[in-house]
Amino acid sequence: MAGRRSGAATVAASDAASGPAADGAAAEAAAGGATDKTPRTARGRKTLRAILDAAAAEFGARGFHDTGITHITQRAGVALGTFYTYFNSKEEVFRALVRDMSAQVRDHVAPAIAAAPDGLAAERAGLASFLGFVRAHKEIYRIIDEAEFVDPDSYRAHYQNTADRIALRLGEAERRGDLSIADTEVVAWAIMGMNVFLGLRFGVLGDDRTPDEVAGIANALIARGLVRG
Amino acid sequence: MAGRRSGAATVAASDAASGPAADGAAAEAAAGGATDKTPRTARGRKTLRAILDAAAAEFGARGFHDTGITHITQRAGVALGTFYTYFNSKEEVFRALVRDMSAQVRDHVAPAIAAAPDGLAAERAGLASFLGFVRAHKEIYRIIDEAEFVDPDSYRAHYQNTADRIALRLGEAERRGDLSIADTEVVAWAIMGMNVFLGLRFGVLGDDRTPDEVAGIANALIARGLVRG
Amino acid sequence: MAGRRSGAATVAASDAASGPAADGAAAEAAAGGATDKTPRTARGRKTLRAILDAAAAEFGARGFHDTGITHITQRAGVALGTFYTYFNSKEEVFRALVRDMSAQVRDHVAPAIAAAPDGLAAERAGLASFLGFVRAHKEIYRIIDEAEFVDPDSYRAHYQNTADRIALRLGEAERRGDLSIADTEVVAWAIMGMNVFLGLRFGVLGDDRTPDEVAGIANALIARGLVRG
Amino acid sequence: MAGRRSGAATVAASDAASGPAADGAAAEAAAGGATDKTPRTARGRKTLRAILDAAAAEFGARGFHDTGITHITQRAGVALGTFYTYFNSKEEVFRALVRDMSAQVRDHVAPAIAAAPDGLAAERAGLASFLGFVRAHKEIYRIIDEAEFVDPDSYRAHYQNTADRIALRLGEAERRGDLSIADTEVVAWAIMGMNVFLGLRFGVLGDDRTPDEVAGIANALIARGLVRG
DNA sequence: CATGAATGAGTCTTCATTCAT
DNA sequence: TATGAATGAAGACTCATTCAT
Repeated sequence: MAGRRSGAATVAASDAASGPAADGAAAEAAAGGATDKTPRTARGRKTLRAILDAAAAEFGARGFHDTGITHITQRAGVALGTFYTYFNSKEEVFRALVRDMSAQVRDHVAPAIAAAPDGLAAERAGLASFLGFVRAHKEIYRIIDEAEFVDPDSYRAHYQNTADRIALRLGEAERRGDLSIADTEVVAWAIMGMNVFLGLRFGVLGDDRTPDEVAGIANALIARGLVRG
Repeated sequence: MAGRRSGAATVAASDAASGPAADGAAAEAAAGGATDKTPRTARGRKTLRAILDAAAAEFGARGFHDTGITHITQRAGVALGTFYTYFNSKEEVFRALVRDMSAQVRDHVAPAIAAAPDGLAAERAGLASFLGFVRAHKEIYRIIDEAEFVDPDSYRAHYQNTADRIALRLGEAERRGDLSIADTEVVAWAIMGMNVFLGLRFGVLGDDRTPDEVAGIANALIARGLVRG
Repeated sequence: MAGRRSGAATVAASDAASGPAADGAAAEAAAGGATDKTPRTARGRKTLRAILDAAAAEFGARGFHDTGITHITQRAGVALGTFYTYFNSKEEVFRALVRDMSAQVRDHVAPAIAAAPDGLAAERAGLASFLGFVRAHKEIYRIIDEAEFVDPDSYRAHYQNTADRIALRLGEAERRGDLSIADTEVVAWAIMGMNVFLGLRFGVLGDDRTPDEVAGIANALIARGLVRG
Repeated sequence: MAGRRSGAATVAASDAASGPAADGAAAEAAAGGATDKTPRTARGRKTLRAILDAAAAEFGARGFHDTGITHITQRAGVALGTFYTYFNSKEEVFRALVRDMSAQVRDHVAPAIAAAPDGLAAERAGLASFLGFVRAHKEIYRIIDEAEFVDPDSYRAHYQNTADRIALRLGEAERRGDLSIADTEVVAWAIMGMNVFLGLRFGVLGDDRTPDEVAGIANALIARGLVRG
């Protein structure tokens, strides 16, 4: 699932603590290099999860640079050194987190999109679902945004992947005859930007509109535009 | 014009070195408190400008956290201590810079918008102008984005102001009968998000479309939407 | 015993390494807040003691402002950063030291005073003991004196406490009928001043009189005064 | 009068601004080396005085190390660089000040002592006068005390001179048959210590006794001692 | 004489990372 | 695995002093 970097305990591996498909992933990880930091015991998996949750909370609240390893370990209730049992560096947890959040967003939004009757409804459902998610996980916004400065690769990958998925959907909708799109990539980035900033404004900064309201208005915009008549 | 913080050498003051309208602002600033760091001599104004330019270049290239004061002063060709003759901290130059860039973007785009025949054309011209500006000043993008983590107030102010200006234009266009807008604020943020991400994708990350192409496609989107017919 | 400031490794804790009565205090300190810098291992306690001893020597020799953290850590044989494992700042060691020295002086002098047959003999024994102590620990003088500028609270507390103890003794002696005192507080400060300056002159600056000689002369002064007859 | 160090503007020279005997001193100073910083114009003398007064106030209030040259020049209302027109270093003003204050104390107390009928009365009058002076010039206390760490020579000279003067008076009183003194130097330091600490307690820290009360009690102590009968 | 911009050595402090127990 | 003491490179900031105008 989530990509891995050599020797680092991965979020996928941590999912192993709660998910059924985890055994496979864990085994896979275990088959990795000598520097593998995947936990082998139940106790280890629990600790790893605690560290990851703490890291998400701290990075979300104070940002990458103002978060110290001690902040994370103290919140997780483990000793400082324990951190390095699971991660090789501060950047590494951050990377793991960005991938995890990126996947979480996608997985949360996907079902809503899949259930939509047509291309337009899909975008609307996707945005509404996204807004709801952002409100519930404000720290995600921050972490992904900060990736631009901490781990540019993850940052670009996240937005490139998101845009690609939108473009894919638009392409299908066009082929089905639902929509007419001049340039799928340009339009995909435009829609994504719209969604992201609406998430910022109506998910993170304020909540003076319901997700459905916002999604409805935005959807009308991309459906028929602003020109009267 | 640009807001000031007590005791800090301001960009407004530095503008005085090149702009005619600045004299007023500079005088105003000079009338400030005793701990004022506004330069009182021509030599001082020149040095301040050198430091600001160097800071913009360095922050743009390496980011806030990876830029040291020495990077800035070395590039500016002054001694380390000279930095503190004009700014009280690293954060302070950054803040000054964000405000400066925010104003630069606005001032660069404004004429193009003003010259447009109608509301829709205004948005198109604005986006095209913005894309051109971003390509020429890629560091601005990074600096404003990083403000989210270094100086959240400036960051929010920048985007709020930008959205407000768009909303204002949309409102006028609607009153004139050009456009029909369901919710000016939501639409303004949507359009801004579109623009920002198109700037990121086709201004900073790649240049596989001309500003006019991108602006045309985006403009068609907000004009008529994607629905065929 | 020695007062504590939140989160700082205390001298009381370090006393735990050498004194039997200290265990209680150490346990108490250990029960403190989470940011507590009290060492939890034997190795830690040893290091803390090394730093304190080094700090006393360096501050005594070069003074607070001319002593760098590196001077202390180098003398203590630990790395620079180790200092901050036990103290939050240079001021903090200094404070700890002043309290420690204040207590040391008191504890050194107390037995001599307790063993004296009457009030007058007590002051004499106390002064003689003090002079001996000062000669053996000249740095204490300097550290306590410099506290006036580095940590005024400790400085005043030290002299106020000392004067209070003298006043207490004088009060008892008067009640017993040994002495007749016009104003206990004034007299206590007068005697303390006498002792301190005799310590400066015949303990720190020169040793051209024995402690007993000096104490004898001073005691005669406060016993019968200078008026002949 | 006040001693001079090569090339430094002296307090004696500054006195020249207001005293009649000054011309002589100024001429003397002018006859000094090439690095002489004695002001030659009336304007210069005024500036020098402003700097000295500001320095006394600042050193007294914040202490030597926490006082910057800018604090002094700002309070004096002159530019930073002007300081170095009159002094070669921060230490130098401080030294000049210590000598000045030392002389001021002496000169203030001397008349009261001279007017006393006998040795004992002289000490009493001297202490009362000293206490009054300390109350009016609390900063003096601090400056002289801090000299121990900034300029040990001045510090020792001040107290040695003071003790010497006391010893001289005691010697005379003894020769006249007023008093009987076992060891003039020891007693002189004892009395000085008393006076200094009474000045600290009842001049600087609190004023819950009048100078005369304190002087009376202290005088009774050194006159007849504490032994009843 | 006065001014204030420029200088840069010096210091404290932080914190990611290592490692012995 | 877990712990927490130890490490030291790195970096922001201060401030006495110099000097050209």
